[in-house]
Amino acid sequence: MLYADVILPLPLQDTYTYAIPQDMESGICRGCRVVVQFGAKKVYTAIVIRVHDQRLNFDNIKYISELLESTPIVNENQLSLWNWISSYYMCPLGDVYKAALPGGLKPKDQNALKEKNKRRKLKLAYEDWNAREDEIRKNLSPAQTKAFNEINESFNKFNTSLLHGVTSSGKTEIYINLIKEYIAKGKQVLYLLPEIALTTQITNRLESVFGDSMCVYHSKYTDAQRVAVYQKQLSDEPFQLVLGVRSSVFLPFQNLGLVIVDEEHEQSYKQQEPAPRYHARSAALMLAKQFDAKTLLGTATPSFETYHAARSGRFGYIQLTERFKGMQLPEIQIVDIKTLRKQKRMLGAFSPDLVDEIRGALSRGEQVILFQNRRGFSHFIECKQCGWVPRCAHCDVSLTYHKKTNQLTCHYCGYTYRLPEVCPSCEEKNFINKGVGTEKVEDQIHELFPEASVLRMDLDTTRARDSYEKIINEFADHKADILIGTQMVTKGLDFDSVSIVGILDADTMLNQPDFRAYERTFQTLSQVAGRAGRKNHAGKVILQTRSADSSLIQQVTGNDFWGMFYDQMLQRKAFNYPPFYRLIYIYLKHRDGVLLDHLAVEMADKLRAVFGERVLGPDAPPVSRVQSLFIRKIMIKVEHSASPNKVRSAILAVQRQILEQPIANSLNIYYDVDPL
DNA sequence: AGCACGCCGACT
DNA sequence: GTCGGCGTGCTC
Repeated sequence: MLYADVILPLPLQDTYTYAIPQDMESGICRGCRVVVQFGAKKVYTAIVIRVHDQRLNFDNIKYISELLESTPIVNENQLSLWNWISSYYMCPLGDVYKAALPGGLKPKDQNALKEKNKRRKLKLAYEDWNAREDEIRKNLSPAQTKAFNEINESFNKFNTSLLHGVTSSGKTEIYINLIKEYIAKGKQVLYLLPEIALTTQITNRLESVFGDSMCVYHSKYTDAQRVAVYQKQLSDEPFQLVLGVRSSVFLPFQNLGLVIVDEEHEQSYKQQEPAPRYHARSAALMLAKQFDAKTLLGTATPSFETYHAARSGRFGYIQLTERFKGMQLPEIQIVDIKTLRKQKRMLGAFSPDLVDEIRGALSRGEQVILFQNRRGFSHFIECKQCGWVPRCAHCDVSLTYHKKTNQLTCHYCGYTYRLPEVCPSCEEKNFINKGVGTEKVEDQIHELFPEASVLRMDLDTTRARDSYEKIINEFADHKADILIGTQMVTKGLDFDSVSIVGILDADTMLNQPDFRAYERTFQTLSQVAGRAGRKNHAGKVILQTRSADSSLIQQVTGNDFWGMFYDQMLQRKAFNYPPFYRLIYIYLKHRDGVLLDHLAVEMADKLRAVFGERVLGPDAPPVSRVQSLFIRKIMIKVEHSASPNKVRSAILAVQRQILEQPIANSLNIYYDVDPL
């Protein structure tokens, strides 16, 4: 009798063993999918990871119900990446499986497979892109050509290189040339982009060059489309170029030669919720290593991890300081709103200078982008009488007021509440708005410039499927004069006639209680500023802040990445933060807050017995209760030199001691390794 | 993650 | 007396 150990798409620690019916024995193999019954009535598609003849000392072994294919759908490289993610990021293999396969391959529903050859319409054929080759090489500027050559040279010495190029330096053109080179060598290329930057702008550009030798892998695509891509990559003629988001590191590759991680500093490469909480940049490096492929990390504002690796000689480093085709870096004007507020010269969120610049741009028929890193109308409301602030009943967080719907929304769980008529605490009915959101900015713009047409882009206006693209296209076609938005407006978009960018309030970012606040603020401000400027015209950025004299604001103005990096690295070193130390967050959840406190303290104490002063906490995180579960967080800082395997098993040993106590039975423990 | 099993409150 | 709440433990 043969048995199969399988991974189920559930957060279970172990694999489960099923008996293989006689007629499946010849077809079954590691990496293939089977249908199994689990528990009384549940049926799942599972992945076989071992076939053997060792009977368990367990009576009720079930038979596999169905064999879905007899050649592996997950290859050895993929399985070893799954294992690496499961162990490095300390999460069950079942969670990795869930993230790795497109939905259509997970349920036992087989209809998805029938759609496998539904091909997307494609723009150009092979002949066309060959004809275009010369034209494209000609289009590289001397600076781009130099960078291109330096990348190739660096790959002789390094497996991974950083392309550090200012905004609008034309990194994409360099990537295109590099991709052509690898495809010509018969190698596959994976081009990763953060979710939000994967727009039709970039897709069309690449499709016009690579035609039907490329595909796009994106969460907005239907399951059937993603299954089709997955199947095609398994076939004899896979796509040579995959343009995709984070999860495309899980696709099957056959002869990967190059991985490009564009906008490598982007936070959205790290999956937050649910598990696996993996970083696609790290996963990409592991993937490349399996194929002996090269990785190029590209950005205008490198993450500290990457920049540190490049400077210390672990990664190659290529710099590109010239903007493309006569584009000049924008002039950044700092406006001190602290003084202006004292003098009562602010018009809502707008300084007189910003109002003047907007008026000027509008009169010249140019466009304006306004950046406010907070959505909704006001951050929170407060009772003027007693100071009562409405909070979410499920999550310990203040509610944001949305004017359009006249509702209070929890930005954590999405729960909405009606605005109370009177303050439940003192029965007054005088609420005041605190903090400015994009919605309020929009209101104020309508008052200041009633004739201007305005688009707003934030989580609230882009919830519908194609709304993000729609807003971008409308703005690109100059159907609106002003674009107001959060982070979203900063991501790799190029608009030709934007001459003014207004940053309404740099301080909220700067004052975030987070050791990465300065790094992030620099990144965001530089990226926003990079949206300003048109061909042959330098754009202008109005940066409103209350901390006009802070060193970071000066560094943003002077585009002084190195200065910012140096300052911050002193801090990071002094307080044992990344990139000098690795962070691991341990989260504990329980519905009983008192018991949770007790268990969290106990776990931290046991960890301290092993890791000493490297353990901090437990603390109640800023949002210490979500959906009626209390949360505690323990932080561990470990030296980079410490073996991740040893660290992990020491932590798991402590976890086992905690969980084997009967009182801890409904305690939930999970990890965030290398948190952002 | 489900789902069944099991032990305490307000209903016909 | 019973229906049903969700806390607890198990699934090869």
